[in-house]
Formats: sequence, structure tokens, C-alpha cells
Amino acid sequence: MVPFMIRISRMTDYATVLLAALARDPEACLSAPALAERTRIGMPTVSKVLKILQRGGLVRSTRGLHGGYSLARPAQTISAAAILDALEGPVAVTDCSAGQGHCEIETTCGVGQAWQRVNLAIRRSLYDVSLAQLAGLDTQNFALRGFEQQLNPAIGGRAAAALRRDKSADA
Amino acid sequence: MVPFMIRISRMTDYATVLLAALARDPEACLSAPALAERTRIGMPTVSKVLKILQRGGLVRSTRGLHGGYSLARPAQTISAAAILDALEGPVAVTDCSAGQGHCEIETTCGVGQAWQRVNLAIRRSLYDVSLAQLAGLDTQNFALRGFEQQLNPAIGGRAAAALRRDKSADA
DNA sequence: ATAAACGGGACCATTTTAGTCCAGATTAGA
DNA sequence: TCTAATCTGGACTAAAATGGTCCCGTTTAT
Repeated sequence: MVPFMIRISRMTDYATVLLAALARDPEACLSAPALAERTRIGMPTVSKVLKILQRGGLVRSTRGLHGGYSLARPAQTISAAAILDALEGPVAVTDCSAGQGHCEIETTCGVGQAWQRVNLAIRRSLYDVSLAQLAGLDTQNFALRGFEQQLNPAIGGRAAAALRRDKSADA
Repeated sequence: MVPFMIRISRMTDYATVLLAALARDPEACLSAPALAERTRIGMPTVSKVLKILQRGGLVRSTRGLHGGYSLARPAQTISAAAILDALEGPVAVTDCSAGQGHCEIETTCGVGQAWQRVNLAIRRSLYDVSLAQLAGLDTQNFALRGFEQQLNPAIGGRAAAALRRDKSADA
């Protein structure tokens, strides 16, 4: 297969597997041990990842006896970008773009700006893949378009346009 | 600033800075020490990165006294993807997609396929940014369009257009 | 009360990354 | 031919990130 450039951390991988499992049982409240068994991922790890997803607002948790986890919203409305955000968090493209020091080279630092463009494009494509698709539940492409727009206008279906606006605003 | 998801390793960052410096002096043959001074990057590190770029075919080297480095081809024809490839090398998206073991979960492994799509989209956008743009030398967008298409028809320059087509077609 | 579950975070081992250094090969110029 | 400047390859170490485990406190149905 073609060489790839983006490395998804193993934790993120686990997250999608777990989310996929939840997506398959939308109404159920699955406990961490139950999910560990279904996914064959180590129980402590499952627990850890679910906690992260909970903080990220992607899953809803119920505590106490018979507690467990379920998706916070329909699988079609959870984008790959949202998953990545929850797991990897905001990451700067280059030290240069985030930091403020040692960048006293003449024109060199027009560099950062072009990477921005790359990242926006990437982000756009990430918004166009839903958990439902990742889980293989939704063979229809780009299903989340309408949904996400409705639920969260800030990031939603118009993500691409919004991002493009951001870009020019920041530039 | 907007949160980003892709982290570019520091080495890759250095690489773009070095390549940008070379791009600014297309005809010159700059030595590693000279580049180290211009970029304020540590000399040993500069040397290391340049060696990698040489192996990756992005830079041509001249040995011996008065030796040095220069771009192997015009800055417009070097894509961000090529730089990433040289530095980071082929990386699998998920362990799942590369490995063969421990993936005996039922339907879970429809997962890999959707990530592929994400990665292709990313790759496409990576092809649409040239070193010239990264270096801030080419304010005109998508300059490598014709070039790279000519060099490698399989991945060529219509990437952006193709991307746009993908999106609107599926909407 | 109790047992099963989530929540937060400390903790360590392993891997990856960054950066340095050295010895060998190459070549222009004196 | 000799020398000095340069690239080439790889070994090596220190630091940081990552993956994974464990513990203890809180919550809650029975």
C-alpha cells in the first residue's frame, strides 16, 4: 500500500475502536470491563481511554453500580477531527509557529504560514469523516454534514468555509 | 491560535528551513557550516538533516573542498509531501492497518479503511504545497500544479480541484 | 452495607527523538 | 603530492514522549 504520513497514536486507535463498539450499541450503557472484553484491549487501558473521551465530551458516563458509557451523540455527528482533538489535543505544527524565541532568521519565517494552509486542509478532510464511517456502519459518505452543522454551528458542516474564514482572519 | 492536529517533528521543521534557505539561493552551493550560520541551527544537526535530504533526493551534494549542497530541483517542484516523506518516511496510520496480529474483533476492523480515506485526502493537500510556498518565495498558490503532474502523473497537481470535487459531489 | 462501576492521577518501563561526535572518503588548490 | 575543507555513515547518549498499570476516592443500584 501507499506510504502514509500521518501517524495516529495507539491511544487514538483504541479510542476509535471503543467508540465504534459503542456506536454499534447506541442505546446500551456498556461498562469498561464489557468494552474491554469486546475489543480485546486491556482493561486498564480501556478505562483510561474512556476517561479521556468522557472529558472530551464524546461519551456520556453513568457512575455507580451498573454504570458504564454510551456515545454522547449519534455516531454520524462525531467527526474524526473530534476524536483526534480529544485524544491528541491541540498540537502546534512547528515550534516556530507556537514559540516566540529563536526565530530571528530573515525571511525564513514565512515558513509557518504555508504549514497553516496544509493543516487547514487536513482539518477539513478530518471533519468529513464520521465515526459511523470509521466504524463501517455508514457506507454513505459524508453523512455528518447536516448533523454537525445543526448541533454545533461553530464547527459543523460548514467547517471548511469557517476554517477558510479563520485563515484569512488570522493572516 | 487555532488548535492543530498534525505534529511535524523538529527535524522536519529544520529540513524546511534549510530547504528554504537553499531555495533562496538556487544557483549557490552552500556548505553545511554556511547553512548552519544562516539558519542558526546547530551545525551537527544541520549536517545530519542535509544527509537525510540528500538520501531522499531533494538535495544535491558536492563533496570535497568548496563542496556543499543545493536543491536537486526547482523549489516549485518540491512538495511538502516530498519533504515529509524524506524525513518521516512511510508510516502506517494504525497498527491495525500495518500489522496482522491481534485484530480478531468482529466488525471492528472496517476501521482501517476510513482512515485510509482521511490519509489520502491529507496527502493530496500535502502535494499542493510547494517548497517555494513554504519558503514564502511563491505567493501564487498551487504553483506546482503543472510541474509535479508532469513529473509524476499518478499523484499530480489537480489535487485541490479533485478534493473540491469530492466534497461537493458527496454533499 | 456492599459490590460494581466511574474519576483522577501517580507511576514506571519502553520507545522515540534530538543532538553530538568521530572516523573515513572526496576533492580543489597550493 | 600534500593539505584543508567538505560530505558520508553510523555509533552513541541524553531527554522527552508514549503506553500501560495501579491505587484510592466517589458514586449508586440493590
